[in-house]
Amino acid sequence: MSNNEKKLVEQITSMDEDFARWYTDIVKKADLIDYSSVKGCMIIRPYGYAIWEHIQRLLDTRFKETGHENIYMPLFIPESLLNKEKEHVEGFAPEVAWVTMGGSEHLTERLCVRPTSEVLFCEHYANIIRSYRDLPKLYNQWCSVVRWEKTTRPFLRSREFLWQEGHTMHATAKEAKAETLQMLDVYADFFEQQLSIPVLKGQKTDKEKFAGAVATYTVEALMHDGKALQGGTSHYFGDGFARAFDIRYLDSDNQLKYCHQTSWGVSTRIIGGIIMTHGDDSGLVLPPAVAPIQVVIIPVQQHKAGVLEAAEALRARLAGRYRVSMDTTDNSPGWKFAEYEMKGVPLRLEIGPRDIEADRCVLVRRDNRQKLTVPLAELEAVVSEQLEALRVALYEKAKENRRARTYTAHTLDEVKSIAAEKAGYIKAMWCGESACEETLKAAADISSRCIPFGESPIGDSCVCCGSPAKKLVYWGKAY
RNA sequence: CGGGAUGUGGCUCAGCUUGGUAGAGCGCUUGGUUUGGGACCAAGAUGCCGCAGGUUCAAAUCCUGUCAUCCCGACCA
Repeated sequence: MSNNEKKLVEQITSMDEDFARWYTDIVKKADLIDYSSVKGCMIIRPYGYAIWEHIQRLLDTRFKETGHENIYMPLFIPESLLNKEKEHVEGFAPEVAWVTMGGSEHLTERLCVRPTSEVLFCEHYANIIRSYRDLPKLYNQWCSVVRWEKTTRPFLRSREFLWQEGHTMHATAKEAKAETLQMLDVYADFFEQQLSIPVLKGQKTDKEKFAGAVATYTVEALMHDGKALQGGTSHYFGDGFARAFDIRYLDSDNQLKYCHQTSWGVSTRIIGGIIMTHGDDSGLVLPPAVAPIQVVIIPVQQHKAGVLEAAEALRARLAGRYRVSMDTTDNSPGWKFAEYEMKGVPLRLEIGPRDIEADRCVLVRRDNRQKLTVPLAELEAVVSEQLEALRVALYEKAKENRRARTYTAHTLDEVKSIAAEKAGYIKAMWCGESACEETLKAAADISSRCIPFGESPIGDSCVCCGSPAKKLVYWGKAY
């Protein structure tokens, strides 16, 4: 096989040629996942799981800082419990998995494998909340949930997925609403500052909101190919579940009152979001905050005297502050460069005889492949500065992609022609009626993604029916 | 759930039309030479041909079913 042929075999599909294939190539070739023998249930391999562990650690810290405690709820929900809140069960029933047997015995009541844990939390909260002194209850759970999806894709839509679900109970609606928005801000800040993914913060329409919620808020991200990804959601429930589950507390005025509730979650799907926001034709590009390896050191001509020692000295200097890895295998330097680029390692340090001679090393950034010659005396400072520069550059690049892919429409025809030709967000005014959402869906195959906070209207009549418009909506195709 | 494609050593695939002892390249192992963008030489190891039935003297190959993966729709986080 010639060199050219070999390259064709080993390279991943070009992202602009076939984004879907590029994505599946990456999740496999960067060793993030493997498939299992059950449809939609993937093996998250160590490198992929390490990314999730960093996401967990960073978010969990933020949850603790805002007063939340972790808890663990059971995997199973009895059918009668799931059925207690009507809208909720109607939303989830089509995709729940059921346990009907225990050993060889048929169960008298079948058990649902949790698709989400609202009802479990409600049952528990009803038992432990008595007085206003018991409130608020601020619980979070890290677990996996099961939704029996028909179409599956690694990270983006799997039948079992890992997530966190926060469930909180409050004395007043005002307090619960504030919690809902606080957690939305936590997500938005995490996405923007640590994952370098710009998000739109806003509200979902009734059609798109969570089953059983009064209001659903979202952080929405736009992927490289112009499709939207719901990154995280935060729901305000009012007292709907509290009424269904009889969760009441005796207030300081000696009146029995219903609690007000929230829930909020992000899942392993955001790993898919990281891949599709930052990745390129050489593979994954990871934001430093969640990269399992932040700096990889590649010794060049490592058999020559002093090279490994010099590389080890670099590693030792950085090891306390960064997640550093050194590759001393016999693979060629070129192979190693390509390998760590596939894995998205933010910074690569090369050191060989020429560098040692001159008291320097070479630093290469994953995002732009820029090579910098770094005097050894400045190592820590340059690494720190370049990691930060990369974090910011990833954010700016993603933001520019979103800017370039955000279109404005004032008529239904404009919506149709934009949707037919471009992939991205379409900003258009909306009257608030579901019928118009349905019309846009049928006419342009787009759905409402988000009613953004703090953006000015771009017109005063609904793009669809022409009635007075209440909301500016971002529309688009979504994962 | 509909439409299309695909399951053959770790990976990418050939072989199937026309049934007759399972192949290639890469990777892997061992030894040596190499090393600044996917190195080279030599010698080796690795397969119930997705799974279950059926047809046949004989099945990777033909038939039926089933499971899984990919792509495109409908549905959903």
